[in-house]
Amino acid sequence: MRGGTRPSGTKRVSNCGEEESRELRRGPWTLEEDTMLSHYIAKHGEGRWNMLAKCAGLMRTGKSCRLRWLNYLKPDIKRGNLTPQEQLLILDLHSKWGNRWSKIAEHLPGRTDNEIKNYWRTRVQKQARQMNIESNSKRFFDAVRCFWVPRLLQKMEQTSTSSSSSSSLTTQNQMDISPSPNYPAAPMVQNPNLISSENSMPAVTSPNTTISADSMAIISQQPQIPENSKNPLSPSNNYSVHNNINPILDDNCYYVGNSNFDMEGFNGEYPISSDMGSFYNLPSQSQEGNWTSYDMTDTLWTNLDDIWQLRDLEEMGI
DNA sequence: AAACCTCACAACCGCCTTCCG
DNA sequence: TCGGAAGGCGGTTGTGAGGTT
Repeated sequence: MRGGTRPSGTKRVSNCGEEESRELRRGPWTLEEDTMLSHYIAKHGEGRWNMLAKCAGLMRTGKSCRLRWLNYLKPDIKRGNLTPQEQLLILDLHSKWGNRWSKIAEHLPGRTDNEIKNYWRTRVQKQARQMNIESNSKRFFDAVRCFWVPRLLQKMEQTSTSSSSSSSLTTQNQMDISPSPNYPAAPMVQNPNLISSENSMPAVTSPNTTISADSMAIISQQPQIPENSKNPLSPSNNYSVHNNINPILDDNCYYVGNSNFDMEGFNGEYPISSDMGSFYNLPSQSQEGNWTSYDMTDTLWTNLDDIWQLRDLEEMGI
C-alpha cells in the first residue's frame, strides 16, 4: 500500500508539546535507541513516525524510526538465509511484478522488502553480471527459468529427501532455517525431475505455495526448442505458479515467459551451442566433441550437474 | 600479520502518493 | 482545488565481517 494516512482531527505538526531544534542522529542504531523505540511502540503503537520519534526521545527522523522498526525491530522479522523455496518464490514474483519489493515481500512472511531487494542485488544481479546479461532482460529471465529454477527445485528436493525418511509428496521441506516458530512453513515444491522420473503428475505441495502440475511439467521438460536452431532459453517455455500464501493475491496464475520485463531486442531466438555457451559462460561443445571448461564461479551453478544438464539439452537436439 | 578484496545488509535519500485542512 | 505533511517505496550508499593474498 502506498501513501500515508493520518488520523483526522490531529495536528500535523506535533512534537509532544514542545518545539525544539534537535540534532538528528544518523548512522547505525544503538542498543539504547532500539530499546527506546521498541518500548515506545509496545506502549503506544506504531504510526505517525515523526511524532513518535520525538515523543520517544529519539534523535532520529520519523522515517529512520519507521525503517528501523519495519526492517529490524519488528517481532515477526525472520532472520537467516533465504531458503531455496523463498528464493524460488522471489524469482517467480519478481518475474511478475518486477522491482515491486514490498509487494513481493507481502508473500514472504517475515521477510522485508529491504531484505528481498538486497538479495536480488547481491545474488541475482551478481549472477547476471557474471553472465554478461542485463538482470532485468528477457535473456536473464530465460536463464533463470531454464537453469536456476530447476536448480533450486533440485536443491529443495535433495534437502527434502535427505532430511526425511520418506519421499512422500507431502513431506515438509526441512531446509527452512527460520529461528522462529511463529512463521508459516516456507513454500515447498516438488522436484519436477523426480516427478517426471516417477512418471506421475506432480502433486503440489505446500500449505502456502504450489506450483501447478502444468508448470512443473513445463519445467521438467526442459526447454522445448526446435531442432538445430533454438536456444533453450526460449520464451515459449513458460511455467506458472499458483500462490496460495495470501488471499490478496487473486491472480494466482502467472507466466514467467509473459513477464513484463523489457523484451526489446529479443526475438525469441538465440544461436545455440558454442554461441550460447560463450554467452552464458556455460559449457559448450567444441568441434571435436570435447566439452570446454565451465567457468561459472557462482556456487549456484558450479555443480557438475549443471554441466550434465546442459549437455543433456544439447543431446536433445536443442 | 597485515593489506586488500568481497559480500551482505543496514541505513539513507529522493521521489511519489495519499490525506487533510 | 491546492498546499503541506506524513508515510511508502525503490534506488543507492556506507560499513563491518569474513575471506584471500
